Amino acid sequence: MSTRSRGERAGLTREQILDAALALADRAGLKALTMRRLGAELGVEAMTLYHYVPSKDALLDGLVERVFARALPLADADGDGAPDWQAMLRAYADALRGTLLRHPGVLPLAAARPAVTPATLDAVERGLGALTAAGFPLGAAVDALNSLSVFVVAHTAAEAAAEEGDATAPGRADWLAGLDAARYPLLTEAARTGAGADDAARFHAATTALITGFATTAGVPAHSSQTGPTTDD
Amino acid sequence: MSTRSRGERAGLTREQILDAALALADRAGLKALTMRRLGAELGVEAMTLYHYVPSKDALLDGLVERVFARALPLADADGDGAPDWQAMLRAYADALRGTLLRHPGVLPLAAARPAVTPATLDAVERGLGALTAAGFPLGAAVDALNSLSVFVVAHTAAEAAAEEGDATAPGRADWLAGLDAARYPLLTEAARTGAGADDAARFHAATTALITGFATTAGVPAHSSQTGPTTDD
DNA sequence: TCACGGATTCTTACGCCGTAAGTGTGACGG
DNA sequence: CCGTCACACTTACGGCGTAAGAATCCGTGA
Repeated sequence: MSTRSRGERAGLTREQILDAALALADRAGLKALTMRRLGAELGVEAMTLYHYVPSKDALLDGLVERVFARALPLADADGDGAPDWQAMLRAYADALRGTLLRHPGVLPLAAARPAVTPATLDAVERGLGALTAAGFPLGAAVDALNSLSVFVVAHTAAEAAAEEGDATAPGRADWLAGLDAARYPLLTEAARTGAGADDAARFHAATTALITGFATTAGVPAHSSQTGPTTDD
Repeated sequence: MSTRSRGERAGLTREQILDAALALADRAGLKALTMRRLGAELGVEAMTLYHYVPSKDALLDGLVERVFARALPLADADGDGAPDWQAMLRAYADALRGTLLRHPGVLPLAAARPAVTPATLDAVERGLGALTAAGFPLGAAVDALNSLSVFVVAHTAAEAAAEEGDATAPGRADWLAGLDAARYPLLTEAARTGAGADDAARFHAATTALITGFATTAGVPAHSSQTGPTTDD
């Protein structure tokens, strides 16, 4: 909104633009994130943004990468060795969910756009190291990491999507509780008794099931008993 | 494209419109699904569609409901009693994945729009019945069904999204295999050795892990040994 | 000192979108 | 036979992403 004469610099950065886009999407929703409006927020015309971003799609990709980049460093802040692969996966899942919830605007994007950046590659490499050290075959480790990531994003997105609107909207608890109890006895009972269920607890239970399932199907003990690193590297 | 004079009926139906929209989205992608183009495919102006659909968002919701409606009836075609809750969940997961893969156009929508229709409610009620009969607490059964649905959609969406474009695009196998092997030893090895990995096998492994995890965390035996229905109902 | 060239920004414009509002036309019940 | 109503069309508005080009500022070498 600052008054600048033509040609005067606004001092923009790709980082600033992504920050503003993230804030706008979180505040007003994805549909409100338009190039014109984003430019207006930065005191600049829409076309100016194209000097920092090749297209709007690229900008959206940048948003997803940004959110993942904020989530990943936390995932392995617990230690250096491979103390407990399950705890590592759990920490990763919790960190990713927390970051996604803080940026509900990009949640629909994250579900459809895989983010590939050096930061995510580093994190995947570390995760593979921990899982293979615990006895996972490499292929199973890749599948486990991929499945967990996908699951966390999707579960969190569903959680956030259910949050908007009042509880009487179709599909929400109060609406389900008002269904025909003769036709849907279990559904209505669940909606009534579980109305106050904690989203975090649901998420925890679901990720625990998935992580536990990894251990069982890969034939790996629940805890890696060897505390030290393996002999090579 | 048929020549009709003004006011002459085209004989449209909401069903026809949804069918055409689904076909168009699958053929040309979601971005190509516009009201004008959809109308053109049906030999009608765009505004005419608004006599059958209140808005484009409602049309998209209809597409998701349609896809889920096609997937669900298959889920319980195996029997009447509750022979094996794990087999039931597996059949549901496989049926849903198959239907979603047949309609890649709506996959991004399914990830963001929960479909609530009588058909889905019936399916959920049946699923809850099977799980509680197998020993699941009601709350755990709800979480399990919800988690599985969300996971199947997300995993399939990721699978389909990775399919488009050549294998050398960022994030794809060939691209990963070309990374710095010194920095990403496990990642590059996985990309090279697992290049021919089967998507269906990955999906099967992941859903098996999740379903197995449900059994473990809910304290339910892997197979419900009682073949007959319970005494009530 | 000053011209110059690249970086940055603005202006204009095009074709597309979803859809509000109003107009015409055919089919059908009285 | 005629109203009436469902169906289809026309027109129009505001907004979108972005291509093309003009204007301005600033660092640099002559």
